[in-house]
Amino acid sequence: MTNSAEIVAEPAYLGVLNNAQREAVEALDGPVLVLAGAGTGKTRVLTTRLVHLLATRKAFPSQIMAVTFTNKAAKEMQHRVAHMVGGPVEGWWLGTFHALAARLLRRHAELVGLRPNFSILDTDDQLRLIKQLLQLANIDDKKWPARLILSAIDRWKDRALTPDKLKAEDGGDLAGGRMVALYADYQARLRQLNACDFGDLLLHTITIFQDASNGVLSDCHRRFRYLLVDEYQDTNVAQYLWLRLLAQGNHNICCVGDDDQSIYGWRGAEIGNILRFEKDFPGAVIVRLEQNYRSTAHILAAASGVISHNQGRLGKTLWTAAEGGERVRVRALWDGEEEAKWIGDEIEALQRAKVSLNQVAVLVRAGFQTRAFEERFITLGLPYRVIGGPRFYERLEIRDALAYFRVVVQPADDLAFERIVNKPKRGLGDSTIAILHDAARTLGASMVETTLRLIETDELKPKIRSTLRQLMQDIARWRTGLQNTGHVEMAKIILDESGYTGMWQADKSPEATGRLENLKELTNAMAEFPTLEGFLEHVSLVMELQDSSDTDMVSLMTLHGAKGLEFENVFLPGWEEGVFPNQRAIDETGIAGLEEERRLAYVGLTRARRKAYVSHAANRQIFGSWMASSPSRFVAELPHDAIETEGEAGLDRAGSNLSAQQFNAQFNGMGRRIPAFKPVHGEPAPFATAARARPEQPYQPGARVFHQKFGYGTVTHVDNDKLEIEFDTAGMKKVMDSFVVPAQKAG
DNA sequence: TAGATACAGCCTATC
DNA sequence: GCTGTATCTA
Repeated sequence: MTNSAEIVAEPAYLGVLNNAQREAVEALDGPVLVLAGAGTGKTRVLTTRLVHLLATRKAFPSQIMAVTFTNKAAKEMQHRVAHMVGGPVEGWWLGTFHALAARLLRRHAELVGLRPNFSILDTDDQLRLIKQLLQLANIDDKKWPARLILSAIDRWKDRALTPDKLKAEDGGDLAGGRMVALYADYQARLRQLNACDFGDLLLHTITIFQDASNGVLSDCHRRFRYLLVDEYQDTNVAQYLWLRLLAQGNHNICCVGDDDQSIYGWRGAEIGNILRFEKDFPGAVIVRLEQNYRSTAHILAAASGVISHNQGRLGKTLWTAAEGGERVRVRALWDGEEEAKWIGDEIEALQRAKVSLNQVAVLVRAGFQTRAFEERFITLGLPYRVIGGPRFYERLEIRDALAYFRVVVQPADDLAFERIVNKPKRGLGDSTIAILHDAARTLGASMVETTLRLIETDELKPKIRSTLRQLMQDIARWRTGLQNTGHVEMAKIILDESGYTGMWQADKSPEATGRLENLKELTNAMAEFPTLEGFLEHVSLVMELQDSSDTDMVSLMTLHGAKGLEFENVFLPGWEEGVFPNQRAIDETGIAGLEEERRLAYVGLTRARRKAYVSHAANRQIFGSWMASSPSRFVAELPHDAIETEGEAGLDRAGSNLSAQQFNAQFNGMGRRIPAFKPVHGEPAPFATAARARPEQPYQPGARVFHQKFGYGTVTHVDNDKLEIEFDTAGMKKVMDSFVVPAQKAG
C-alpha cells in the first residue's frame, strides 16, 4: 500500500537509474531475478531497492532479510543504505548466510539436539576431529587423508545431503568404502561436542524449517516479508533450499547475480540455481542489467569475446555509452621474471602519469604467482599489498587463545580442550591425553567432565592428577570470574594464569614477539563486544579483522579475490595453458572446469575501468623445474579489434611443441589420482560411534578384577562408576570401573 | 620432548 | 624447489 501523500514527486533516487535498473528496483512484490552484468550497477540496485521498500512503506526494516556471501558485502550494503537514507538503518536482518542461520539456530538449538551455546568449528577443528575418527575406525589416514574426507563431507553438506539421505555405496571407495558411516560418526560426534560446522548452520536451520510443528518457519514468514539475495550464482543447494523455504511464505524474493561470474563451482556453488530461477519461482520477473558504467568499450569487447565461448549461459550483452579508450594490451615475454619486470615498469610509468597506486591491481590465478611480483616491487621500491594471505584469526597463537576461551564458555568442546590441555607444557603427554580420550569415549562424556571424574581416582599418576586438578580449578574459576569481571579483563587473566602468555614470553624465537602482539590485539578487539560468547561468535563468522591502511599501494591478489572490486588499471599476468586455464581445474571437472576458468578471465578483465594488460611468458618455473609454456587459449579468444599485441617476435608461439599430455605430467607431478565416487558393493564395516550406553554397574564388593596398571585386586567399595579396590600388589586404589575387567577374563 | 629426517603435495577460498 | 607435517631417535 503506497501512501500517495508521502510520494508527491518521484523520489530522487529513482531518477538516477536507467530503465532496467529502475524496473529491478520497482518490482517489489513477487520473485525477481536481476541478472546484473559486471559493472552494471548491481549494488546500486540492491540498495535502492531497499530504500524503495522503506520509502513506499511496504516494509519496516525488521521485515527485511538481506543475504550476502561475505561480511564485506554485508558491511558495504549497510554502509551504502545508510548513506542513501542519511543515517543507519537498523533492525533488518542483514548478513551472510551463515551469520543469519547461526542467529536463528542459537534461538532454536534444542530442536536439533544442541544447546544454545554451541561452538562453531572451523576447518582446523574439523580436520582434527576427522583425524580422530579415522584413527578410531582404523582407517589409514595416509591412504585417506583427513583433507580428502573433509572435502567429501563438505560437498555433501553443500548439496544438503545428510548421512540419512545417503546409501553406503554413495561414498564410493573413499575411506575404504566406509565414508558414509564415517560421515554419520562425524555428525554424532559434533552433537556430543555441542558443536556444528559451517554447513550445519544451514542444514540444521533447514531441518528446523521443515518441521512445521515447531512453527519456526511460519514465524519467519510472518516476520520476513521481503528477501534480498546477493551473488545468487554462488549459492549451493543447501543455501538454495534455505532461501526457498523462507520465500515460500510471501514469495517476495529478489535475487541478484551474474551467471557469467560464477567462479565457485569447486566449493559447491550450483550455477543451475540461477539458470533455473524461473522454474523454481513461477511468475518470476527477470531483469537484465546490461549497460556497463565501469569499463571502456574495448575492455568490454575483450571480456565479452572471451565469455562468448562458453555454453550454457543465460546470455547478456554488455554495452557502454562511453567512447574511446585504449585497447587491451597483450604482451608476450620470455619468462616470469621478465613479466614481473615489464609489469613493474608499466606501473612506474602509470605512477609518473600521476595514477594512484590504489588504482592499480595485479590479478593472478593462484597465490604462488604473487611472489615474483613482490620480489620485483621490492627491488623497485613500489609499495604493494597482498590481499588474502593468512588470516588473523587463523594464526596459531590466536587459535590457542580462542581455545582457552571456548573451554571456559563451552566445557563440552573437547577439541578446544585437547588443544590447550598441554599448552603451555604441563607434563601432560600423549599417553595422558590418550587415557583421557579413551575414558571420555567409554563414559560418553566430555573430556572436561571425564577429567573431573578421573582426578578423584588413582588412575592417573599423582603428579598428573594434581596438574589436571589445577587446570580444572582454573577453568572453573575463570568461568565464575566471567560473571563478575569484564570479559576483556578476564581474557587477559585467562591467558596470564594459564601460563600461555608466559610461554611466548619465554620463547626466544624471532616470531614470539609478534605472537604476543597478536594476543594483545585479540584482547583489544574483544572490547567491542558485550560478552565473550558474542566475541567468539564474531570470530567464527567474521574471519577478517577490519583492514585499516588506505595508503597508496598496488594491490596484488588472486582473480577470485578480485571479484566485486574494480581498478582503473588491471594487470593480468600468467595467461598460459596450464596456469590459466588451470590444468587441474580441467583435469578434475573437464568442460565445466574450463568454462569456470573462462568466467574467471571474464571477471578479471571486467575489473578494469580504463586499462587492462594481459601477459604470458614463454618459459615458466613450476614446482622448481623450468617448463616451456604456450599462451592461454583465452588469449586467442580475445577479439582482434579489442587488443594490441606486443612482445618479441616468436615468443607468443613458444612452447607450443610441448604436448598437452607432457605438460600435464610435468605440471601435475605424477598425475594426481582423484578418488571417484564409484559404487562399491558390500556393507561398510561398522565401527564404534563415540557414545555407548552404560550398562548396570557389574562390580560388587568382593569381585575379583584385573587392572592394566595395578594388576589383580578385590573390589572393596562401589560408588557409581568409581571403584575402590584392594590390589594384591599395588594396595588400595580408586579407579574407574571402565578401567578394569573381571579377573577370570583377564587370565 | 626436542631435533632430525623423510616425504608428500604444492588452485581457487567464504563463513 | 620449497614447505609443512609425520615419524623416528637420542
